[in-house]
Amino acid sequence: MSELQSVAELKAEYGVSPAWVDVLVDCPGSQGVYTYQSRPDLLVQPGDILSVPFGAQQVGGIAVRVGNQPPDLLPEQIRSIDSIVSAGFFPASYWSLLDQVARYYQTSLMQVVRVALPPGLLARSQRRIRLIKPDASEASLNSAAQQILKLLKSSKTKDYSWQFVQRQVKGANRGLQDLLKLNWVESYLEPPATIRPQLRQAVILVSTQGELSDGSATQSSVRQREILEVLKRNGGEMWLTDLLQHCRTTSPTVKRLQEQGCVLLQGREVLRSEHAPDVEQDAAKVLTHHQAEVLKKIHTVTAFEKILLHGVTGSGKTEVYLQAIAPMLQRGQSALVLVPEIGLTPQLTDRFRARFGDRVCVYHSALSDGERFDTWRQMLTGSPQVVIGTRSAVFAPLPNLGLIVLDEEHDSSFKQDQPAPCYHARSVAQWRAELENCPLILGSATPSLETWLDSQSSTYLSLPKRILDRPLPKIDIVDMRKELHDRNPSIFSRSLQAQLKKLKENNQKGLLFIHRRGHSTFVSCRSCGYVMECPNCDVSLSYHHVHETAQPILRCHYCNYTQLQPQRCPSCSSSYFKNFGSGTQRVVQEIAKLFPELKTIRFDSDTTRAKGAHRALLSQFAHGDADLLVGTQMLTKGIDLPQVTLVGIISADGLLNLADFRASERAFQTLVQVAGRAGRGTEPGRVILQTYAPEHPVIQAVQRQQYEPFVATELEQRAALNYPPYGRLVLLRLSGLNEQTVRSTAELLADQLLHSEDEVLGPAPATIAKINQRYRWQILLKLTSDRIPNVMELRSQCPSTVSLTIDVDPMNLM
DNA sequence: AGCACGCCGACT
DNA sequence: GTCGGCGTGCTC
Repeated sequence: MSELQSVAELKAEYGVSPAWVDVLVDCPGSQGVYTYQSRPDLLVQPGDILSVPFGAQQVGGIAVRVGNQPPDLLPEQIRSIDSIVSAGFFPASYWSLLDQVARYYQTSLMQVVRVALPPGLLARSQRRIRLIKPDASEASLNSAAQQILKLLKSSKTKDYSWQFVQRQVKGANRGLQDLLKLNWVESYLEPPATIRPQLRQAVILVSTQGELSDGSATQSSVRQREILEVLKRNGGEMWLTDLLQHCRTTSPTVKRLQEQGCVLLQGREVLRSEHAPDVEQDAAKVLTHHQAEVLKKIHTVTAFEKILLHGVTGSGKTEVYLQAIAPMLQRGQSALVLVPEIGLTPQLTDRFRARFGDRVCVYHSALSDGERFDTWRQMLTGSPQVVIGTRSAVFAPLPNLGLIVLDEEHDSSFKQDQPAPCYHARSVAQWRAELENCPLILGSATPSLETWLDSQSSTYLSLPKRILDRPLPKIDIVDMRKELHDRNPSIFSRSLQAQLKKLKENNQKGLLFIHRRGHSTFVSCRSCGYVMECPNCDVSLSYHHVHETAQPILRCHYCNYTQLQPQRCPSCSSSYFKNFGSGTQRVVQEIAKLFPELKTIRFDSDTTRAKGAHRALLSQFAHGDADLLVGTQMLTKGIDLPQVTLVGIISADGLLNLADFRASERAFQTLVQVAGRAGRGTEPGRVILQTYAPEHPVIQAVQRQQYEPFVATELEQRAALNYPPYGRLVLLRLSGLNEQTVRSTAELLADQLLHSEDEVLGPAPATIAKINQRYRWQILLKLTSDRIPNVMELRSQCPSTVSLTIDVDPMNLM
């Protein structure tokens, strides 16, 4: 932002440090910029993160402007800055990036700032209540007060956040008033706890001869001499914890040594980073002819340029990234590598670590706050490094960025659709690359239509062959109607069964892919047809088998409502009340029945939820403990196992028939990606694709593994209907507790929009009309020009009980 | 988000 | 007539 001035400039202008600071305050309502008074002892610079008083609380904010013009406010209205939380980042180009994201996706700058910064950096104070009369009797109190008291007494710390109490106790406010009057509890504001670097005590050997402060030598004990000896053997410097463990002693002993002047205890900042398994160092691999060509071209690019790297599955894109980045680090520049989901790609991060060691850091939302904070600070240091991360890592504050890689560019998880800003990391990466003037590589075996159409204006690089000239797997289409007709009622076709039988004999491994969405795991009554539905959402509950022996549970995938599965149908009391369809669990059970000799691992969101479970399951599979991996979408990403020769797609049909204009594109991408897991080693791969619609154009295209003809026909259809990547879309999502209000608001907004030249589809209830008690309506805008209408203005017409989310370029139309 | 101010229903 | 519900608006 051009209006930002450096302190040096301001000082030159005014001769003193600036007196007033405009602060972008983190308040949920308006995007507020408020003027504060600087303090003489603080040197506030634009971009600094501040802590300021706001109403009754302390909130985080960002200094956007500093100056000496007195604001148009009464002096007594102006409050003073509390402190600088973090100073000295946000280079001008970074601000421009955040600003651009906010404008394009029609959200407030603050919301963009919140996704860009690690959580906690913009902390706010929290209202908490604490019990101060522990023996207080609950009698003679109203029910709310009784409940609060009981709640506080039950906790160890006798202390809860007010927000939590309000959720637990109805009418909590009333109860609190009484308790406060009695002086039995106190209410206090906890100031935001800024995340601090972690300190670890180091013990440094100073002298083996103890000396008291008066200069006289001391008689060191045997124990003390032992400790000093250990310290000496370890190079005179150890972590306190290690030393204590080694010598089986306690910290007072070491403290005494410090008093005697033998050692020095020193707190040192350590980085809390994910404990990466030690990986063996590896060197650059020999490239194929195609890889070498591609890399040669990439090396010539030094300024902004968008490069599409279109490489078939198993063509060695990762090796190209690695060798493109290596010289960058040599030159002192950093690189940013964006991947769809980090947990799914342990193999990719391992390969980067093997090549670049500790210059690689991983940044994603599953890190703890402390880890994220540390990684973030590590980036700001500017030392050349490689950051691998998910979509929010596109905001990684790396100075001197030399390259951005977006791998599996077609993947829809690069688009955020839940809280605003609904940004697409691919778009943001492009803006960032332009601002930093560095190349951007988009890699995929199945590029999105957006990127494909756009590739005419960018550099197109192709890896048409697998490495070592390995063939792409042969894909067999099996018509499941014919199987049924031939009296095979199994979910496995005869040819898949034949392949599974051979697996063990040949000492090979297989993957079974299940598309699980919506109806595949619901529970219904075979007698009356009653379906178990979520009481909060408009979806059926999914069936989960926790243990073989335990009673199954039913869970809502949207609001996480959970209940035990009833033994009998709640509607007609029939006992024929069973789960339906073929989830991963069902397939695993079937395999156990038909092929007891095959060991299977279930690989889905249930079994991979725990931290590191993904990596553990994969390595268990890779190291021979299992023959078959049964899973969902996750199988399509980042699995590169040479022993896998067989891929079975249980049913492709669920993918083909989704009510979304992108259904065909997604189905093609998913199927080609799953198929691509087969035959990556020396043995050729084989894919069995089961379907009830073998003549479907997507199935045909997948079988031939021809990307371009498929894309050409798909693009024609999109053009005919003016859908993306030709016409652009903006989706307005409305939701609220009252169905009528949501509906009438949607109608009101749609009416307003009819005056614009853009096509208005809807308003209509969303595909899932209710989630978590909130009714959902939506309006889809098909833009006739590149100009995005300013939908932000509509917000003012939206009652506060209805929330409105603006999704520019939506990917998920549900 | 939190807190103050302000307008309607069930009590002394 | 008042106490107290929570709906609406503001926070430099």
